[in-house]
Amino acid sequence: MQQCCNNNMKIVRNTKNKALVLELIQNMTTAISAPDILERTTGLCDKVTIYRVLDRLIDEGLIHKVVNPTGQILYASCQKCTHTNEIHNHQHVHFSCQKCQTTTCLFQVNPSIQLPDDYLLKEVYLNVTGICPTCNQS
Amino acid sequence: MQQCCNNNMKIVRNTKNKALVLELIQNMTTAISAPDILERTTGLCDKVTIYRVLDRLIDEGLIHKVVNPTGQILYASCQKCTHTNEIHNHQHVHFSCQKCQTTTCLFQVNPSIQLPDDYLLKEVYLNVTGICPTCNQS
DNA sequence: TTAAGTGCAAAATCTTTGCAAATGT
DNA sequence: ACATTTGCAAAGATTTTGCACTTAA
Repeated sequence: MQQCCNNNMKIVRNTKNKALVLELIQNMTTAISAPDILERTTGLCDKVTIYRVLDRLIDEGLIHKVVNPTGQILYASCQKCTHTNEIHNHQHVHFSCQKCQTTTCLFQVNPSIQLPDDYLLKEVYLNVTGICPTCNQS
Repeated sequence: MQQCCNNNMKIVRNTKNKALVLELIQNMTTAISAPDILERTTGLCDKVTIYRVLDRLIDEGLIHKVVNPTGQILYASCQKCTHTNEIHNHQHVHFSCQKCQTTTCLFQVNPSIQLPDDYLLKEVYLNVTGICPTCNQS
């Protein structure tokens, strides 16, 4: 279980629950919500622990948050996120399929945004809805 | 109180509460959350009514939902949204200021997104964070 | 007149907090 | 050893539902 960053001063510990949640997220092809993680780990791990583990995994740069167009908070693995000198880049496009209701990270799309001069741009969150390739062909 | 669309078969009624909430939203320069609307109308209108009024106002095309990068759901007026033959366009950029914590609609920015061929694109939700002009100059 | 809107109570859903016990290094 | 993590109970925050009463057209 390697990590790319630890923004706190805390010692990083690798526990059973952390491994459980991380493995689940890494094996997903789509982003997953906390309640869904809860459901898939029933009996193995407490609800509260899942929320705390998610926070730690984010802090350690192993996963990232995705907000879908309905405001739901999902979590996705950082396997393909670019890491450049301590800066973790999650600025890729998230695609939400209107048919199968899944949200996935699209790493190949990289839009450029031009704001008016008086705005200072920090981060871009781009979520696109539509029909995913799987649902599109059927 | 004019409307641009009514997707239900229901008769549209103009009530005190609807006018109250709509006026509040239209007088805002930034998007506002349901709990904030609640707070600003204390004693005038029940909590439940606000949620129901918001749904109706969306359905009638007078306001639209904005999801900010933290997943909070906000509401903004549709005054400047483009209406083209029954299609209501909310596809503008939303800007969230990291300093004053407000979210505003930026109608002048219009990015073009190119997805891989096998994706069918429906809607683009673009939220940018940074520092707004007001906070930037002080 | 009567469909639509409202208020209240209650429930549902999701997330956070506090604290004592357990665990990782 | 001791800081970190965990589970439980409880609370907090936001949103939804059911139902009887009220109101707009």
